[in-house]
Amino acid sequence: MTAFAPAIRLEGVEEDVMLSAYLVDPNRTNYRVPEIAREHLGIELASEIAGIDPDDARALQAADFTFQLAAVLRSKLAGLELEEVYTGIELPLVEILFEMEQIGVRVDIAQLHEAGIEIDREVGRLTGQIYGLAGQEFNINSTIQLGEVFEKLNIETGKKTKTGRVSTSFDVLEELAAKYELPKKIMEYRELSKLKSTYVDALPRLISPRTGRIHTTLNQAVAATGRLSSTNPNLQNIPIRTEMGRRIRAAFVASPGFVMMSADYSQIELRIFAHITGDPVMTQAFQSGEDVHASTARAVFGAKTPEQESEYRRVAKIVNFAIAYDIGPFGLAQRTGLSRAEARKVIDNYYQTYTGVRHYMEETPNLVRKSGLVRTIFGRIRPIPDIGNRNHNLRARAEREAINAPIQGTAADLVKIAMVRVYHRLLKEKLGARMIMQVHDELLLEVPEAEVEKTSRAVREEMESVHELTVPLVVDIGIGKNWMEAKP
DNA sequence: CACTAGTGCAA
DNA sequence: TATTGCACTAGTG
Repeated sequence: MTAFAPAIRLEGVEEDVMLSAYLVDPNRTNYRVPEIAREHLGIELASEIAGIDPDDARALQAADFTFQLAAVLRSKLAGLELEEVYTGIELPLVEILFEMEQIGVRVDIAQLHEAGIEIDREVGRLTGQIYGLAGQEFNINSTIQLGEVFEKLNIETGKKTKTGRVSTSFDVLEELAAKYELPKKIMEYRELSKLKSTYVDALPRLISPRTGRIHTTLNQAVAATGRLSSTNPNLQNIPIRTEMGRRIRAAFVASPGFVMMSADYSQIELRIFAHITGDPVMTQAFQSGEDVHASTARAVFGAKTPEQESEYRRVAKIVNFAIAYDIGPFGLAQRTGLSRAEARKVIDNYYQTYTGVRHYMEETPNLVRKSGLVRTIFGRIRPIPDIGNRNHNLRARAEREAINAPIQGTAADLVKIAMVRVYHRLLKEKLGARMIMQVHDELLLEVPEAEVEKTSRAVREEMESVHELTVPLVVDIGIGKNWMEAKP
């Protein structure tokens, strides 16, 4: 037995310990053995303490502590009634995530390169225009230098960052763009340079020489709500909103003989919101297959004709989000262009229509004060330690977290369970499709061209029947030769 | 090289 | 004065 053998054996067990620690306290940020040992055993790895030779102690000690931790955490999981989440959701998912990472995603470098050349040309043109408007050359990427240029030209809103410097954020630039040319050009510059540095330049460097594909890391114990996260690269924030962004997404392509299939849950968080709050009006809207944003437009803005419905639908959609995040009249006004007084009336109207929602919003903080935590419908917990904080801002934030975590977390649970079910269904039906990404409410698969119909049916069935709620779950499926085309 | 600040991409 | 993430560049020490 060599010295590093315990460290190797540790890998599998460490996964269990890490996941247990995550479920017991999803708010923590570090799931390495030393930190977990300190937290749950009250002891430290000798190798983490200065003066002890780590080569000597680390592996054996880490293994020892890990086994001690397994017992401690098992009983903590039981005490918190988290065994079901652990064995029913997280553990079955481990091997599936591992396989997704191994398979990777195919990216067409040539398409990215082409987009990069166009971006360079446009950014060069914008740079010249910006220097001209500024009357000087400077580093456009520097918020400090850009702020100085704005001050010199008396282009300002007075808004400052938290450290007291001139803010050059999107909101500020947008406001200034109504009066000045320079901020408009900065916005165009930022959009393109962001896409270039974060995606067009970065993604090709991450293609594995061995597989020719991109292999992200899917983190199972990071997000406080139970969501997955993705790093190196983050494949959960691939652009889609702008024209150039869509071209980047289109560079994620299916392997030869395969097509991309994207299956996403329609309005999953709002449906869960209806289920959790038990609101009869929202529930009824979903049950009858209505467009819920449109029905909010009718209820809150009194939209009567189809024309009025579509006129107010955009704002109604923001209102639905605004309530679920509890952003208040100020936040709603800022995001809709309504006045604060109007926004307050809209929120009042909303609560008069959706009385079940109002009840949930009022009662959640009270319930949290009793237990110190909230749960998803599957029992996953999120501790809310700041619910009794004397600092108003921290307490208000804690209340929003308490309201939102069961919604976001239940969606995360449902998608995780769906992944396990889809995976086994594909095996059972001997389908050649492979799951390659998850983006919170969406599963991305590569599907053999000849099996699209069968796979589509299987995926939809598993996802829509993943768990019975008071409202139906609806899945939209799209097919294409790349990720952009596949978005339904 | 490690760290923070500011910004912006996604659901 | 919106939830959850990750990552880029600038700038500091």
